[in-house]
Amino acid sequence: MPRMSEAEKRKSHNKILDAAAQMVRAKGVEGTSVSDVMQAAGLTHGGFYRHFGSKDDLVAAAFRTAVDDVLSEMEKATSLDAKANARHDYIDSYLSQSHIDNRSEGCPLAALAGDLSRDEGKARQEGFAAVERVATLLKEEPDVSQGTALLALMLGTVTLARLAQTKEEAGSVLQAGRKGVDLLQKNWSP
Amino acid sequence: MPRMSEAEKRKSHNKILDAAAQMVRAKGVEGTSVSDVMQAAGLTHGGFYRHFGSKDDLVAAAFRTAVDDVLSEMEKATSLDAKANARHDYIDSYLSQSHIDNRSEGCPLAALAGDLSRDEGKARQEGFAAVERVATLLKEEPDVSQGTALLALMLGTVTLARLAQTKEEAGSVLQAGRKGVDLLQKNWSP
DNA sequence: TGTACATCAGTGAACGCGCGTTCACTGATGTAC
DNA sequence: TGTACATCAGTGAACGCGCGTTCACTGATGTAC
Repeated sequence: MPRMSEAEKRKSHNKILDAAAQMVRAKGVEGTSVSDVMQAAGLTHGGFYRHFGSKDDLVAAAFRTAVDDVLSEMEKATSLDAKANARHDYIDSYLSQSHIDNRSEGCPLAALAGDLSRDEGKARQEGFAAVERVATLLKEEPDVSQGTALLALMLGTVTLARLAQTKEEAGSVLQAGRKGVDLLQKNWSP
Repeated sequence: MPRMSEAEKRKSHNKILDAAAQMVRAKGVEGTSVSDVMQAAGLTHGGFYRHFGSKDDLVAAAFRTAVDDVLSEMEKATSLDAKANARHDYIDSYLSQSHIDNRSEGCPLAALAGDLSRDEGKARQEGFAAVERVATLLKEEPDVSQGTALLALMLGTVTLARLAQTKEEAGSVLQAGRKGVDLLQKNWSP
């Protein structure tokens, strides 16, 4: 059956990346095995090293893929108005019950920042690059620090809400975070 | 040489717990092996199951130990003034460079919330119990939601700062978080 | 355009390794008389 | 208080398992003439 064409290889590559981007957010870095990712991509584990040099490489690439996915909508906006709307929508969906439940499609930083901070290689670099990228999109003021604080509060809120045992508890964590976000937006002095 | 006395057993138990409480914060749940913990406690791995039923049990107990350690200072305060001072000190040390570097003695939620949120058992329960405990200590208003928002912002700030590649980057994340905390304290309306 | 050949994407068995857990064993501790 | 015995904390070898990675192999693809 092998060998596949270059176009087929690119398709496989993207399937692996997409599968990993989801799985790594759902199960964490150590909870995701190369075999599981390859199986989810419809391949067998042996072919993995035709695409990536190591699991670490995959994790870094998958993380970036996840960040791209999550930010693509917000980065489309060009006008000031469109940007403000995109920010608003992003924050709304970030602090939603469905974001708490749906890890595999959610913010990769909320899912993986803890894991990545223990990493020493590429994945951790990708992590901080994502922080700067999101903070820049989130800020209303010229200074990026408001965006950083907003992201920290939002990520912290989702992280705590995901520890809750019931929807009600998660909901009140989300509400507290939402109130904090509104405050940071209204009262930030540059 | 065996068997040890009951008093010796209790000593061993605490050594295991202390070693695990540190290691789990430094290396994460999956990065911490039963053997490593037992070795750090000055024992061999075989004796572990005389103390805990499983690694999961250890993680839950070690997390609680870590929470107790970190909150003991703050929970000593009884008067309103002492409580306000304790809160202030806690926030200061939470948003410090040394908290970023010193994972093994730092906030167990900042170190492990991501890991615990993927857990389904005792450890996750301990996690949310800790959230409520810290939020209650942190709040200035009667309503606990200010405490929750403060904790979310602080935990998020430390998490992001731990992704930074340089002290300078980490420092500006901490500064942004600090500014946000001040805002949440000044402007929270119950 | 057709032919001969090197390349390499994907397969599936195999590797060494570290993990959580179990077990037979030792001998001091705690207990029953 | 002294003696006989059951208990059990701690040891270290062993277990099965899943992991990341390697490898010989296959045969369609891409290339050189």
